Amino acid sequence: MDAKKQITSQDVATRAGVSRTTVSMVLNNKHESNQISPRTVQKVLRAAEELGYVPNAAAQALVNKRASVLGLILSRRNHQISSDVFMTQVVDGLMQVAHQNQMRVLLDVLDDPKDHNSYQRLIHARQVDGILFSGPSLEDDALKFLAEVSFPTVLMGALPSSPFYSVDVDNVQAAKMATEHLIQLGHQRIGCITNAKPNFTASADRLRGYQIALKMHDIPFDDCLLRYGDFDPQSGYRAMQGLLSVNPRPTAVFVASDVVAYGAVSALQDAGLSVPNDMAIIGFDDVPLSEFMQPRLSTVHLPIIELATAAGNVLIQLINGQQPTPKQTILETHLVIRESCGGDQPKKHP
Amino acid sequence: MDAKKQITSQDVATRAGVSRTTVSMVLNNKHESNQISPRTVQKVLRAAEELGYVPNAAAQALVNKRASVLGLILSRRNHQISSDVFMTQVVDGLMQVAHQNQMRVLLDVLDDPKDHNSYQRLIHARQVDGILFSGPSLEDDALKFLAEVSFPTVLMGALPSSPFYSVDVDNVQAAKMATEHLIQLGHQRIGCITNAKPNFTASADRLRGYQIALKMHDIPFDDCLLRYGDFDPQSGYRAMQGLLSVNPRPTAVFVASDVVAYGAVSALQDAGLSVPNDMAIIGFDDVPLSEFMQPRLSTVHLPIIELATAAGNVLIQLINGQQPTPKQTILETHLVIRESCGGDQPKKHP
DNA sequence: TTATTGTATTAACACGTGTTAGTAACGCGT
DNA sequence: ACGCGTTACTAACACGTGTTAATACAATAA
Repeated sequence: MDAKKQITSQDVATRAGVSRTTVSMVLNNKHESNQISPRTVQKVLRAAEELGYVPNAAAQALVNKRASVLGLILSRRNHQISSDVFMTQVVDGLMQVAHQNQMRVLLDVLDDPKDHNSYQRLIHARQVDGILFSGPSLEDDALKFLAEVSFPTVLMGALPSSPFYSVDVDNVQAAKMATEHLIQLGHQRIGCITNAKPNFTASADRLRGYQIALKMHDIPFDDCLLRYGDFDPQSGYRAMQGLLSVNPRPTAVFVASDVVAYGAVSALQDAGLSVPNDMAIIGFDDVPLSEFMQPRLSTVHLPIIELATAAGNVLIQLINGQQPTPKQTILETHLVIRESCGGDQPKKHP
Repeated sequence: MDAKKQITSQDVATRAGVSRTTVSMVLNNKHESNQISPRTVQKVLRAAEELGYVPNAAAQALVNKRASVLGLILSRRNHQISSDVFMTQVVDGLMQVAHQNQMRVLLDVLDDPKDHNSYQRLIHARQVDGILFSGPSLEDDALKFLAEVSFPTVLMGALPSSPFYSVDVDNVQAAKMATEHLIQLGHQRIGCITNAKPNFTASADRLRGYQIALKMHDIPFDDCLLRYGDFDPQSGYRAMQGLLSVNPRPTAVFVASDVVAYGAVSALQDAGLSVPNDMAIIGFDDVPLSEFMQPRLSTVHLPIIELATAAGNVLIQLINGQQPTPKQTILETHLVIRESCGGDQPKKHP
């Protein structure tokens, strides 16, 4: 079970005919300040190579006070982690940064946002050098603890007036942009289905962007045309059913989440209505599969991978004791116009 | 940056007025064989609680020769990790097992299947106690190395005649089941789009299941009706375009991957054809979002979460030195009948 | 009083690595 | 012969934990 015997730096030393100290010097590139002959350096490197020596991670972590591991913490809601459409991209982006910096990524999932115990242990046990939080919600208690210990931490998705470094998009501006696209297509009666309950910051911001767009074009905000989604397609399905019952019904709906929009579109088609002919739909997030929805979903592109790499880089800087200048990093979004809003039809597929 | 000073077991000892040895005994529940009074036990536990003591992971790993970390290795193909539809469920399942066993999960992504260096380091550095491989392809070289060191390893998705523990479904049987469903609906000219190139085991197996079903119902296998997908919707789009050009065209297609099926359906709708009226489509995998495709995709349900928990449990056993009885674990699949094949229409949404 | 048992102690080693201080051998120039 | 720089050594400590052996002190039993 236990593989072979562990190969230690001592083994390398004896094979190369030098001391363990010399091996350590060579392998950590400290042989510039100290004096070690090129011949010895080669001897050591060859011996290490031949033995397939890899330094023991635990021993290194212990003495260096650094685990070389980034913690990626995903806060799930209601055991829905399986349908998390962002995880893959977040992992992709963070992994790139980690690899560049010779770090590993340790993944944890928060079943209960109130349960700090899990990552509190992670930190106190020195198992990770820094933490990247990703997820829609963070409890205040968790923040308090992290702020106290001033542990390198970066948030994906900003929290209003929090002391943390964060990386996010401008949700207000992006939602305004999406809504304006509908207005420019001639729609005057425009509904809104949010991505989540209003207590989520991103949800509130997107709703505000929608309202601002209406006001700027002198369209009164109608409370009847607002429904709250809850992350999953089911909630979008129900929300759209609700919107279909108001009279007169909207001619277009801004759905602040692609996944919720999937459900909304389902409801429309079950009701015998066509998208975009009977109703225009614009989404938000640009989930990878949205391009292959029927109809292809027009949406706001969220640069998740770039957010993750940006967050990762900030985290690395924090771990290295630097203090990146801006505490908040805001990345750009842009519209992706496909079919679900009608108007100028885009090109077909490859 | 470095948070507060690290709290050691010595701190707990002095606070409780006992020795470090006693603290270690109490905290590791070794105080049953040895004799420690209940009063002292309480003193130690309280002191640890008050100080918020958490043992240093590196130190424990070093002395216990056990990192308490599971390695989850995803082999990506062509930088497509972002559209990996299984990752979330695998993470979900494995995380459950990890939590139950007080273990962490370290994630790594293999850019290049030929690059063993990454997880070879992981193993030799003793950074993980076992490895769970998930992904469509594994190179032979990687296998050889792992077999040599006999490191606790479990594969999700079997490899023919490999010496490893693995967890998988019966792809042949499942594909046969899907194809038979089309046959039972009266189709006689049934195409097939595979999930991947034929050198992938799962791809070959699913194709074989399709062929067996045909033969069992005396339908000749027609080479023209076979196309190879390549994991993504784009490949399904092109494959379906190809199938539409054969004459007479098939009335139904078995697409051995939901994601590829998304593209195939797109191609049909772009060609002005309706699913299932003009062509029936059955998929494979039952990706979470397939339920909200238009039309809702009938497919073969793959119990990914269960596969992951099963694999995790086998891995835990291996790490603990046990040798689970069957080397291969096969889980059941079942058909999920929705709309894309026509026939008896299923119920609508909640 | 003397032996026994229960309780907790100190001292020590091990795990594998990084790092520092003190030292010894060597070749070279004076 | 002496000093000096180069090169590499040994010895030692530190990191924080688990574990074992030897020991000390009390209370109890013979």
